[in-house]
Amino acid sequence: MASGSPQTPGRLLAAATDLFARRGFHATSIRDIAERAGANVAAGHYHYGSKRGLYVQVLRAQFALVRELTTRDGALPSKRVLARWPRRELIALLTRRVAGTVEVLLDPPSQAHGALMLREMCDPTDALPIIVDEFIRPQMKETARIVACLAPHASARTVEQVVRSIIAQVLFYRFTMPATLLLIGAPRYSRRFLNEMTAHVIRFSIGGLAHVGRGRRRRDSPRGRR
Amino acid sequence: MASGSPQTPGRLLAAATDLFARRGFHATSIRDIAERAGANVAAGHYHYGSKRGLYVQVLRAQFALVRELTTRDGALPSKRVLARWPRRELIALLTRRVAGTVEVLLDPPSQAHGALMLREMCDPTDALPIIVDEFIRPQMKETARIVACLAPHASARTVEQVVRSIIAQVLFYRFTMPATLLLIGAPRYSRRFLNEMTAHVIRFSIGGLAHVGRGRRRRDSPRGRR
DNA sequence: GCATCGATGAAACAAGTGTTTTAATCGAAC
DNA sequence: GTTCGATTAAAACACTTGTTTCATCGATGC
Repeated sequence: MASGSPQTPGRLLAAATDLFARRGFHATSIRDIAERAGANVAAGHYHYGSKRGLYVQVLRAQFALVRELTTRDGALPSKRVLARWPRRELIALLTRRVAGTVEVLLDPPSQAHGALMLREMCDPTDALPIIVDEFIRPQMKETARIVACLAPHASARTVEQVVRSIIAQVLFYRFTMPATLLLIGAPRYSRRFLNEMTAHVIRFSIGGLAHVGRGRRRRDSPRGRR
Repeated sequence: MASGSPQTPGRLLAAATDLFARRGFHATSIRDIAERAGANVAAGHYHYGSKRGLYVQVLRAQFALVRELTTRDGALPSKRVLARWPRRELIALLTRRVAGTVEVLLDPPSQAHGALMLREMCDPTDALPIIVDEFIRPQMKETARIVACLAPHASARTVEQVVRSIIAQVLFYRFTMPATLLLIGAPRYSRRFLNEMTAHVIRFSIGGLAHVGRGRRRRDSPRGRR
């Protein structure tokens, strides 16, 4: 290895992750990345081929990291096993999943992942199909497994919609973060805000799930005026 | 007026709206805009001062248009009046609002608005505070008025959270559109998909609302195993 | 000790960027 | 018909972009 510091590729990746997440692909120049990594512009091309190649690696690394984080407490039991769990345990499991997602998406240390995800929705790249297949789809399938056990009479389509409704509520706070922070007048989400938010999402979703999973009728069931 | 066509500024704005929405601010050059508008690069600077100025005007025009669309069936009644409405009517009102938002955000003709909103969340500009104050905040306050009447015993904070949960579900389909379309294996949201989605969001939210608005207890109320 | 090869630094390259300048052109008012 | 102000077109400007080139450095193998 030449002069410089020991791991140029790693420092480049870290710098690129941060800058791509914060400013986006187009607004980030490889000179910015190189400067922040304490490396030369040519180093980027040497190790990653091109700016786009570097971006793809950043995306891959970031999603792999998150996947690892969210599956740290072991694999999800099979549907057969899960179906025997008491309702309380299923809700606790769902709560842990939601809390984990909140942590990954909204806790400052891992801000990059949410930002990159948002950017990929804004300007999809070749990496999106891979991310969907390897990360989003299994994640949703697992959540669906829990939801299906919580509402055994619901159709597969209904379960899918419920899963989307649950995930939507968490993603909302990440995707609308700039606007929501302005609305609540805070510089960032406080730990307390996130905790209360998580609790609300679970409560709201359990209620919604009970309502849509009840039957197939279209009209909302009258339940007595409040 | 010189040669060219009659309304250069309008054509520039239309071209810019389309391109900014589709490619984003950085990825769109004023030469692209000029070419698409059949105008010269200098015309943009003459009428809008700068690229950023043009972008701000695009944003303003787009949000004004949507604001006009969503308030077309008159102003929302006051909370006092709304409080006397039967539950069924309140739900119908909420449904119309959600359906209107779905139409604005996800119907092809008005795709630009959702895209620009998403981009503003990715890379907030000086226009965001204005958009939040003049568009998002009133929109949420109005929805909160309906929700508050549907759950009269809920605290203001709970109402806010419910409003966010409802809006979140609609925004989800817009913000995650590239990924969700890949997941469901469709090139675009079909009319039927959107209708079923809207119905689900309402049902799910009514259930969630009933659950969170019931009391202040933290635990979810046991309702008998299903 | 010398050649080799992976890795790096500095500079140059061609292309594209937003912006400005300058001149030409138009319609309408006098 | 001329003049004037508003609008457009073409070119140039200064700058940044991603990428490439080439010389150099450092360790490793013989």
